[in-house]
Amino acid sequence: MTNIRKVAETAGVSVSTVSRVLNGHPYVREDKRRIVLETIKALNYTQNANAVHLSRGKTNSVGVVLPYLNLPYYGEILQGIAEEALKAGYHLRLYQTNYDSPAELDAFAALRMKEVDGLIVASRTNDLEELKGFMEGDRPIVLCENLESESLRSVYIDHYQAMGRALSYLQEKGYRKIGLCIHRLSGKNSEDRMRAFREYRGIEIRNEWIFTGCYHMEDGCRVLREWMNLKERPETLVVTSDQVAAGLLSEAGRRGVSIPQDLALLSFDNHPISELMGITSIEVPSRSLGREAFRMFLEEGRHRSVLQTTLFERDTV
Amino acid sequence: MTNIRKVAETAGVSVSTVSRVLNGHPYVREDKRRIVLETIKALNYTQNANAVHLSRGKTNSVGVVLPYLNLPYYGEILQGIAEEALKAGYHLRLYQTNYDSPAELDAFAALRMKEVDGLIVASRTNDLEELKGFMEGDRPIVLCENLESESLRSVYIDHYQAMGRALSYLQEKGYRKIGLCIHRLSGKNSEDRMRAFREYRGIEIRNEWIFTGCYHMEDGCRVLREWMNLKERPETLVVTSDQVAAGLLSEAGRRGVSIPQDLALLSFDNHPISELMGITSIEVPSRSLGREAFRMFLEEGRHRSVLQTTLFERDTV
DNA sequence: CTGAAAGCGCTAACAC
DNA sequence: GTGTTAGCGCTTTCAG
Repeated sequence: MTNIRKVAETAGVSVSTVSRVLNGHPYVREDKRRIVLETIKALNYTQNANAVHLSRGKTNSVGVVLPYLNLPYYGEILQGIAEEALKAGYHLRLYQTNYDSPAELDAFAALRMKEVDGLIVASRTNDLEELKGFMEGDRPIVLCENLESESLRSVYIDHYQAMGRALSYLQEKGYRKIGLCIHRLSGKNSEDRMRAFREYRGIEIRNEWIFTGCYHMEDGCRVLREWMNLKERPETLVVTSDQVAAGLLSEAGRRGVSIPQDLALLSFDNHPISELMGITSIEVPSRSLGREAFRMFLEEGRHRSVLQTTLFERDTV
Repeated sequence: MTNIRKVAETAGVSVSTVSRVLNGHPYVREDKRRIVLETIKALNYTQNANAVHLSRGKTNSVGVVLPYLNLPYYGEILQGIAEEALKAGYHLRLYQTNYDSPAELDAFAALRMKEVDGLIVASRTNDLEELKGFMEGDRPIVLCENLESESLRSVYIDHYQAMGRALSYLQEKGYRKIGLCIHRLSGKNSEDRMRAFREYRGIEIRNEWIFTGCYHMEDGCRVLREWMNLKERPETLVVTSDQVAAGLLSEAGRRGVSIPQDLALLSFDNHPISELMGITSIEVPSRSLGREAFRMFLEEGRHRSVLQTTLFERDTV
C-alpha cells in the first residue's frame, strides 16, 4: 500500500511537496519536483481517488439519470453528455431507472452523499417536490424538461409548441382525424405534448386513437394492427419516436396498408432511420440536448435553455 | 456540515454506535438504535460516500469501457450490465472512449486509483500488455473478447466460429463471391472474424470487397453505392451489424438493386430492426453478454465464458 | 453491548 | 519554497 507519505519519505520531502507536484501547484523547486516524480514512478504510486474526493469535497463526476439505455433518444442524450464531460474532465455515473421510483431516488441519494457533483435527469418519474428534498447547496440538478425554478436548471425542447406545429402541418395537408403514439402519459414532456394535442382546435381526436407504451419498433407493429382493428380509424398518427414510426411503416407494408394514403405518419426525432425509411419527422436535437445539459451543469448562471425543433418533410404525410 | 460525530454527540452515543446502526450491524441495544435513527432523521444526516469508500477501500461501482454509446450493440451490452448491477447494488461509471487511447487509459487509471472496484471492457484499442500494467490485486477486469489469461476474465462470442458458420451457410445457398462489411480491422473480435473470413476455403474473396468503418445505417448506404461502382461485384455481403445491413437494404431499394437476387445480405446482431426489415441475421446476444460480464466481475472463480449465436433465416439470403 | 482511538490517503492553511 | 499538522468523515479493531 504505497501512499503519499511513503513517497514523501523515500523522496526525502514532505507530503505537501508531493501533493504540490501531484496537483501541479507552483512553488516547488525544480530538483525537488524531479525527485518526487522519479520516486512516484519508482514506487509505482497512484493517488487514491476516494481520499482526494473526500478531502476536496468533490468527485469530478456527474450522475446521469435515465429510464432506458437501449433507446436511441437516451443513447443520444448520453452521448452528448459524454462528449462534453470528456472535454471538461468529468466522469459519468449512470443511474438507469426503468422508471422505477426507488432506483431514481438512488441517484438523488448519491448526490446528497457527495458521490456526484451534480445530476442530469433525462427523464424522471418521481415528484419534483420529493426530489427537491435531496438538493445540496451548490450541487446543480439539471432536468431535461420545461421547468421554471429558482433552484433547478432546465434544458428542454418545447414539446407543447412542437406538437402544435405537427398538428398544424397535418391540418394544412388536409388531415382531420388524428391519433397519437406516445411513450407514457405521465412526465412533464409527455404532459406538454398531450396538452397541446388536446387543446388543438379544428381536428378530431378520440381516446381510442391514443396509443401509449410506444418505445420500440415492435410497439409500432402492434399499434398498426390495433389501428386496423379499429371501426373508426384516424387518417394519421403523430408518433413520438422514429423507431415506433419505423415499426408502423414496415408493418403497414406487410399488411398492405398504404402510407400515407390509408394512414399518414408524422414522427419525432429525425434519427437516421427516418431518413432511411422516408419518414416525415420533426427533429428533436437529443444529442445537443445532452451537450447543453452538461454545459448547464458546469456553468454557473444560466438556468434555462430551449432547443428548437425542425420539420423534415418526407414521404409519410 | 452534519457528520457522524455530530449525530453521535446529539444522540448521546459514540460514533461507533452510530456507525453500527448505519451499517445494520448487530449488537446495538434497541433503545440506542432508535435514538440514533431519530437523531439522523432530525439532523437530516446522510453518510458521505467518499469517506465510506476511503475507509472501506471499495466503492461498490464498476467502470464500463466502451467506444460509443449510440450503437445498439453497445447500448444493449450496457443495458445488460446495468440490469445485473442494479440487482447487486452496484453502480456504473462510464468510460466512453471513441477508441481514443488516452480516454481508454483513463478508465484503467481510475481502477488503480480505486475509483472503481473493477472494469468491464466492451471493446478496447490499447494493447493488452499495456492495460495489464494497471491491474490491481483483487480488482477484476472483464473483457468482452476471446482471451486466455490467468489474470483477466473473458466473456465472449466466438466470432471465428460465427463467421465460419455464416460463410458455410452462404456457401450452401450457392454463393461463391463474398464480401464483408466490418467495423474496424483491429481489435480481437474483428481479427477473429477476419481470420475466419480469410481462412475459409471454397469461396472467392477480394480485398476490394472488404468495407471497413461500417457502424451506422449511413455507412450501409455508402457501401451499397460503392458496391455498385465495382467492376467485379461480390454476390453477397456479410455485414457485422444489423444497422449497416438495414442501410444497405434500404439504399438497394432506392437504387433498384434486388436483394437477394443481385446482392444477398447476411447480417449479425439480430436486433429488432432485422426482423422488421426481413434481414437474415445471426444473433449476437449482446444483452446477455453484458449481464454475463457483470456476473463474471462479481463472482470469484469463473474466468471464461462463451455465448452462443443463432442464425435467423429471413429474406436477404 | 459500547466506546476510544487508530487508521484510510489526501489537501491546504499556516508557520517558517 | 517547504514542512507541520489539522482536518475531510467514516470503519473497525480492541478493550472493557
